[in-house]
Amino acid sequence: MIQRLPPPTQKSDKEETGPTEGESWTTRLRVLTDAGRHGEALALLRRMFRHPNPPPDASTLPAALLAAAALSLPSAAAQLHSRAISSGSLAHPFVLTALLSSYSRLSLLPLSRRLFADVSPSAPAATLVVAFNALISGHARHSLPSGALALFRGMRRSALPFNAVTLLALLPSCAHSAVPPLHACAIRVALTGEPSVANCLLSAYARAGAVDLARQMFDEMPNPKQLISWNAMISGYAQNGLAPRVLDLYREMEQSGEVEPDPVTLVGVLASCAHLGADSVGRRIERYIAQNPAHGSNIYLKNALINLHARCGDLARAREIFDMMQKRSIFSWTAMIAGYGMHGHGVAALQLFERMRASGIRPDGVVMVSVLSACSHAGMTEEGLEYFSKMERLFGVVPGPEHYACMVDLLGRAGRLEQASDLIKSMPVEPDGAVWGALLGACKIHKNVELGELAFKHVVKLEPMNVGYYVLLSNVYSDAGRLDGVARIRSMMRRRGLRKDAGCSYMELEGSVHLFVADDHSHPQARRIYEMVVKLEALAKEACGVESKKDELRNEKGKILPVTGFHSEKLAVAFGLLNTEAGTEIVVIKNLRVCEDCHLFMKVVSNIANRKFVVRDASRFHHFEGGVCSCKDYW
DNA sequence: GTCCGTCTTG
Repeated sequence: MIQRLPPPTQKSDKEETGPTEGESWTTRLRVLTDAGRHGEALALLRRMFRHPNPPPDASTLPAALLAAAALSLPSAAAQLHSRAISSGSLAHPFVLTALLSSYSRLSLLPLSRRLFADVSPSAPAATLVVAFNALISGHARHSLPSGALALFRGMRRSALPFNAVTLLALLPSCAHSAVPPLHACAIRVALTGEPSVANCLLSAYARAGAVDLARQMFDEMPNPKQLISWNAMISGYAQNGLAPRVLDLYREMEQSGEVEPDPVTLVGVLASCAHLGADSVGRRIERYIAQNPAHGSNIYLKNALINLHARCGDLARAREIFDMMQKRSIFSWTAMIAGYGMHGHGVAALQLFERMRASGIRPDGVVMVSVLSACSHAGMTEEGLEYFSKMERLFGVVPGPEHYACMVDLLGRAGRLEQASDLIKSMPVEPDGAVWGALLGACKIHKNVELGELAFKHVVKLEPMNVGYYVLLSNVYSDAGRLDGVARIRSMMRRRGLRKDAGCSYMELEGSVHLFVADDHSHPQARRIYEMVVKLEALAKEACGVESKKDELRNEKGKILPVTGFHSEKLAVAFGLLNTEAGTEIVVIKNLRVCEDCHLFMKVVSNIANRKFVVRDASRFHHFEGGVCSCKDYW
């Protein structure tokens, strides 16, 4: 039934009118709570209690309790509780479960438990099931997943039939290992056909990292699939860092023509575009959003777009979106600050951070990571140290391992290796792989074998399968001419079945992506590209007399190893020069960090060819122009 | 009329 309601107002108690002719108090109350007008609902309730004619009965209490919980008013809930006792309606299933649920929403879980304990085991099964569901959800809400599961087991011991509501309450917060058994339960009682349950299972598998099982559930869903199912699968891939699969699935969704993407879809896809540096897909989505007025003001989308442009090299566009926002969340500020940091604009990052604080937003741990890493990339060591010391004192953010990793990086880059390792020793929390990894990285820059070995010893214990650290130490050794060390790392990697990640770079040209892998000839223009690299290298050598490094590196059998191969970024830059007009900026995205040799190459070539190269590597952006890089060789 | 949720950004 559709009720005609006056628009929401901030009416005072006295102004709140009673029900109109032919409308009961209870109906009016429910209309108000359904519309989310909980304040008015409670005002009405107060009038009901003052003029109890007809007296409020059991049918009034559930809606009233809902309103009390929504307004975070424990006292109101307690009053309603005593009303229920005095009127003898506590045993009424709807009153009981509404009360259970209200207490748990009000963070008064012990009261819910006590109520639950008083429920008679001989109550009708339907009542018991709903009471169990309410208490299970209360535990799940308070991140007590094992308590929720224990209740579920109790439910089954009592031979009570669980239902979709039970599973929907359990799945979102349950432990990874609990997902398959709950799935089995769902199958046994034929609940997997229920779309909400299937979507929930899909998300639970994805959260547990079992994306292939999630995908299997997705594929088994009947067509046309719900938008929510597409979104769950897309976000599942995105949360697991599987950006290419996100883009594949998004394309499939578009081609199916079943559903239109909504902001939830687009946010997941944009995050993956940002991750990959897939500028053209991202920009296409941006145009799509611009055409949909309903999406235009969505703050999630705006934040995702800021992140996209910052990570694809267009800081100006990111800033434009940021400046035009009417409302900004901490996500907006963080994306923008991190953007400046990645591009080496430390001063701009800090200015923005101060503006954020002035606007009344309290810094959190994530924005502090962006601030510290911005200082690190810009070589603003003293500023970084100052913000780190202010973190806890002024902002109430307790430094975690991720902040220590930033500081070790900051000090390490600046050559203050001893101070960096002292900082690690002083850590009140256990250092993680990133902390030791940052020290190892600093040892690579400053060629410190001894400390590098120490850092490596710790980091392999914590992340034995992370290839990057083996490569780093191997490079430390080879820079120091310690070929025994290089050989040792290589055999260690071989024993553990680890292979060096292939370096790959890509650039977009007229909307299509061109991928380059080191020493790979599969690109249609490979011949021309390799010739171009050789030509450019010769020119570069001529221009600054630089020789490619380390010709003398040999393997265990004494055979000379070709060290300076055709790295992917050189191929990408050569391709860019061959296929774009003079003056066009060439943007390259790379998976690993740029090596010194390629960095030098690109500096020199930017001068020779009079071109601007923008290269995003695994740690930051490099803007090459006129023979210099924006990182000031500090990366 | 009570229990529940699946999808969102740094």
